Amino acid sequence: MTDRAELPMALRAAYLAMHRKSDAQFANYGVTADQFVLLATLSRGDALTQRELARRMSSDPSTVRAMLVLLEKLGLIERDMHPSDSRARTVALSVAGKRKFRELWKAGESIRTKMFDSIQP
Amino acid sequence: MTDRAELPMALRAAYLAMHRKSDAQFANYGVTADQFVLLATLSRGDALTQRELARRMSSDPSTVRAMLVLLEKLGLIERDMHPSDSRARTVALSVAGKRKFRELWKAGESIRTKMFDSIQP
DNA sequence: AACATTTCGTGCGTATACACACGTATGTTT
DNA sequence: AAACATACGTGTGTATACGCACGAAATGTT
Repeated sequence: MTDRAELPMALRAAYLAMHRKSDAQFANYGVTADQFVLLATLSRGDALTQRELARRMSSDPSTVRAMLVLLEKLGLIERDMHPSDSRARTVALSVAGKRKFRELWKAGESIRTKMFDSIQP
Repeated sequence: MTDRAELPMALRAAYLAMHRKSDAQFANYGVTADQFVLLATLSRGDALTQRELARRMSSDPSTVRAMLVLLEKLGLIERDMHPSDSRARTVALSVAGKRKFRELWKAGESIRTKMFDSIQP
């Protein structure tokens, strides 16, 4: 039986290692690991509000906003007015963003496979 | 069978949730979750070099340095010259740091217990 | 011993993570 | 309808996370 104190440290070690590996891999394509997460989240549901996007990413609205500003400059996402709520803005992948995401998805395949296989019996 | 793509997102969600909870808890004691990790690592091995400390924390030497500067201001750690390697510096908990860590350890007990129990059969 | 390689800490730039406060807009209660 | 609470995005400040480059020192090679 492992000590209870090891679980938090193991979770931390696992996440940081995955993040570093992913960041290095995606850097070859001009985006960060977290930007990949954002793009991946958008690719599954169109026209999300920033808040809903943040929620699905397990992230924070402030953080997501900063990321959206960068991704908008890169032309990968688009922000429009919400049809019924004038406080909110909707976010969606641009055409270039969809194309980029398909590329990124392939680039991340090896990492996902290795992670997944490493916990298979 | 869950999709391979869910594992990375689950790891991310788990880590960020833990980090947020820990940060909120430790904020009551004037430190961050990551500072707690650093102090905990120091409490298990004295006189570590900054690099070795970073390695054991699954962190980065640059990051650890910034944290050490802050923790030194708080009087929780001390940095001295390495006895044989004049490039390196050794880091250790101060007396106040040891006392603070005992307090923090208790404060984190509930989070560790909940996490641990949540994965028990 | 002279030189090359590696290692340690530092400094810098960029990207997250998140709390908090603010203004504006929605919704809710009276 | 008016007052109130709540929700959305924004802006700010602080703390990581990490790559990269630098000078200084240790180690390895010839």
